[in-house]
Amino acid sequence: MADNGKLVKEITSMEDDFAQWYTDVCVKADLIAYSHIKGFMVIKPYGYAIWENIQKLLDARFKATGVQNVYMPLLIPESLLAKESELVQGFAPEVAWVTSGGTEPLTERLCVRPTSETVFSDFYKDDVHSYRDLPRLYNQWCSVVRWEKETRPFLRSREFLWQEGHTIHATREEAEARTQQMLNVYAEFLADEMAIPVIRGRKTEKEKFAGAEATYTVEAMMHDGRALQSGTSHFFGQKFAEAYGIQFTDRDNKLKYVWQTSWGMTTRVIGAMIMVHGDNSGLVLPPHIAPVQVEIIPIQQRKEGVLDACRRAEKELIDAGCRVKVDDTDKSPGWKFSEQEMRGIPLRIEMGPRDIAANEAVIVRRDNGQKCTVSLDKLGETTAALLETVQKEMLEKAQKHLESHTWSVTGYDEFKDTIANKPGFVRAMWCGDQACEDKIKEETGATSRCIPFKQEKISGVCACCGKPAKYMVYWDKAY
RNA sequence: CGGGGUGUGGCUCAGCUUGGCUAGAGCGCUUGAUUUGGGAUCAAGAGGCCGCAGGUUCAAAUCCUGUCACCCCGACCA
Repeated sequence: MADNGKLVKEITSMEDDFAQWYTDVCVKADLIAYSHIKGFMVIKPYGYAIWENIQKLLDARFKATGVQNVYMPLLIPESLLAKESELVQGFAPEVAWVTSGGTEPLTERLCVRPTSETVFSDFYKDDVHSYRDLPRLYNQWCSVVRWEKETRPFLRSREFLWQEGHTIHATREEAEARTQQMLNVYAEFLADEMAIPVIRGRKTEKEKFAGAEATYTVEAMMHDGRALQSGTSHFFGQKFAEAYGIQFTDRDNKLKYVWQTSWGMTTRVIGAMIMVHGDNSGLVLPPHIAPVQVEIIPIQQRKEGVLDACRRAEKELIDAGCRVKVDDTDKSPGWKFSEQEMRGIPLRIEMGPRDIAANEAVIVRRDNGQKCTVSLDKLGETTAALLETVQKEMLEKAQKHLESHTWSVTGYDEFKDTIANKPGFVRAMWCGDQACEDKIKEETGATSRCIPFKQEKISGVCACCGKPAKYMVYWDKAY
């Protein structure tokens, strides 16, 4: 119990080695297993159940805005990919290729999709003829492959699961509005369901997506102060429409190019969730996402009536709308406590002969360790209410962490000192010149995370070069 | 692609410097008993061509050469 209140020896302390802590949690919480191919991981049932909850909640939010799901091909002919040069150049170093089918070499090699702008565009060009066909609001849930050099579970894998929305519109205004709308869907989803607060803003030219006219992002702050891009939304203007010939006849009987967007969120948010909420005992899951929200642990379970009481409690919790599990394995209670904590299950209910005799149960919160005793007569309603309290307070705690680790600086020395010594976001004015971004990255390791929508004038001049400033920008080292 | 590290039962590792009995430990696993309010105890078991391929040798986990893979830190990226 000494080591920083850490209960599980197998998990490295955050303070000792944050990267190792992260990997330990991924494995010990039973989310993933490493496969035999670098960067390709096995997502185990518990990890996949988390992804399924993310999918379910996010998909419902998409559909509420009129989005429909489709499925596009996995492989893209090289000639099709090559039609939009910026995208090709952006992705060329990390594309995987299929060069033979069975024993025969292919006449044209096929790329395993790193993203699907090209196939959607190719499809849309024949699918859309009139303004009456617009907008098209399509999304797909799939996996993509990017041959990354360095890989880490969830944060950067060579294959990852995601959704990619691709929409086309008759007007610039409508497409721009959709880009913003989906960014807001992400921000609200992250806050309401995953208890992760984010900064919304626009990426600089240097950091924006290859081929996009504008890229918007939601940036989250991990426990160690580093930034993680947690969702992204792109406005393409008419670039792809022109490259792929996506035209329609408008009301005025003129042939026009469509306006296009794309937006995505990936399994990386699971990594964000681990690094925002986790602690030295393991994972801490927000109740809305947790596959199991409440675990009932019987004490002296072989004593008459103990398991029966647990089953009755289980049924009551199910009726109250909770996702609940009774751990009736032969392990000792101490083992079960640790296991429940490692796996981040939001609430634990302990029920032993003593409690049952008193018509009570002990409830322990995973997020802050608080214990309370509750009457079995009110178990369902109390637990359901407590889950919502936990959900809310986890967001508040993360929000406080973000705010208390955000620093505003004006001069370059102060900038460098803050990045080096104070983990977190650095807010500083910027002249808009990429030379300053390059210099900052070179000398501090920090990148521009975004130009936030909520602007604030910290000073009149660029924190790097001293020339007149255009924007306030968030900077940080990123994952 | 640069720097660092590691490959030995499912996991963590010891053994390698100085080659030599049947390759070890802890954890986990199986069976049984006793246990159960913070990772229980005892007993009996199962499980290994020492990453792979060559070479040296009477003899290789150990020495040599090559090769493959993975992990961590950078540059690239969601």
